[in-house]
Amino acid sequence: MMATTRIASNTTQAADLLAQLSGTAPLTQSLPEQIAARLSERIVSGAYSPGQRIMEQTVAEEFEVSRGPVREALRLLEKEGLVIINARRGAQVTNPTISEVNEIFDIRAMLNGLRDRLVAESPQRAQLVPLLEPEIIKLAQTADNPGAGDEYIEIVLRLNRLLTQATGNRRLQAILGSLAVQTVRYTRLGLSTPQRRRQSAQNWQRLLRAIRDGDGDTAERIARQRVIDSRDAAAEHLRAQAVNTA
Amino acid sequence: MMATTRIASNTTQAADLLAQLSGTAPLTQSLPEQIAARLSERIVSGAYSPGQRIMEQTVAEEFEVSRGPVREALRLLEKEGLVIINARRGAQVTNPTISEVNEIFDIRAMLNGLRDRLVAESPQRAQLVPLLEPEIIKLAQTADNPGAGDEYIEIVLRLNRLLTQATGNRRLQAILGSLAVQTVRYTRLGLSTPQRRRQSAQNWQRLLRAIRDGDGDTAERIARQRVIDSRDAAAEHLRAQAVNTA
DNA sequence: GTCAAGAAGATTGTTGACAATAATACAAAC
DNA sequence: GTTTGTATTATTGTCAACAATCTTCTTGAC
Repeated sequence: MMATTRIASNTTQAADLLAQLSGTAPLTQSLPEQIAARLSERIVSGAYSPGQRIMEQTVAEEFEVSRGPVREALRLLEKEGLVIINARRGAQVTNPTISEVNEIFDIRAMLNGLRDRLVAESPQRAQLVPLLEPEIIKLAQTADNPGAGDEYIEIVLRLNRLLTQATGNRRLQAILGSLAVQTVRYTRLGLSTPQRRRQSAQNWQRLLRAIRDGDGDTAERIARQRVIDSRDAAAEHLRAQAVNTA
Repeated sequence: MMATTRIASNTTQAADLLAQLSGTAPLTQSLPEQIAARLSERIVSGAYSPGQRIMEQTVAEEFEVSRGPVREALRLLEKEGLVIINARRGAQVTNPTISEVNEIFDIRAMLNGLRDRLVAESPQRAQLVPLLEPEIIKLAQTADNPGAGDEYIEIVLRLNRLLTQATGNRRLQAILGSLAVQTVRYTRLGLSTPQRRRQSAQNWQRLLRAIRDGDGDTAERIARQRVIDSRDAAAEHLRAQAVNTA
């Protein structure tokens, strides 16, 4: 199914979701980082299913490297919350319960609140508005299009990246990036219906106004609500799925 | 100065600040974790100064292990934010600017807010109050004692650990633990005067009331204020220090 | 048929050596 | 005296082999 994939030399083409979401795209990636990016892609896309074990030797052979860099890559993925590593039992893809997913969304809600407050209260917010506005308009246009789920998600990710970078708070960037990676598949679920997308687009429009007005309180409130809406929508879909498969 | 320190076999005695703050004390620590704990201690205590390089070979020789576990230990410390690792340039102790410290405090403020709201709104909060109350009373008694700074800090750390564990939110535990490690030295600065300790103790008393009443909004507000107070006090001390040394 | 004990196999943890790269010291030119 | 280029050294990155541990399969007893 998967082509044998030599990583070593030039790998600029590998779509690096992890770095993309984190907002930090270094010019040259180390070997462990490249391996982590490839594995991350497979986990987020579902090619590796939740609970599945990832064996060092297997990965090492596939990428034609030794186990050392693979080990480090797995630790990076653990940091991102994509795998858990048990002593002497190796790594396996995380399989969070609904309640754990909710917990992650709770943290995202708070930190998105902080982020959007910081942006709204920043002196440079005026420069950011022209960047956000066209995207948010596009968002509203895309919301009603039934098949445009992926495009909608793309725009949302771009908006989040813009806002996160605008704070200049590196640590916040890192944490939010990590949490985004862990929840992206659920966010996708939550935005699958036009109705939910319209609700989401409206939230973004209100956020834009709050930022333009420099209203930090409102920006924080909307940001929190936005994530909580997303959380509830995802939870509903997960419940529906569970009923279907049962 | 430092005695040669074999880690290998039995090392339960090593005071493990990192695990202590994280609230997670595993029964058996892996070799990299033990090394990380020892190094963490030195960084937090100031034995390793900010900006100082930590070389793998040196550490490996001191602990009589190979470089592999040391490498992993350094990655763990990077995750905790205690060192930064540059490609092919190794690890050095982080040397955050005042503004970066402030950023970390901002994140802590938000997540402490979430934590204390969750506790206040939890059905099991009644069981927690009897655990918190005696500590908070002790806090008020210790506040005025001019020389009891360390004891005061100890109680605050214990209280934070109790609250963090009470949420049951593992991810929140991990993030807050990591942030606590990074800010503990500044928290210590901020609580060095009896006046500030009285202010702090009063905040804790109000938080206890909010938790007992199940008032999540108030609990969140107080928690945020508490961290922000701490942040401002630390910043003031850092400014004063900078003036003195200049 | 079920469970327990033990052996065989698979997998992670650790080590020491080698390769690649960055930091440093020194020398020569301006 | 300063700067630039070069050679040396120091340090990290990677590898393959070995040790320790866990999993699984088989065998035997009840």
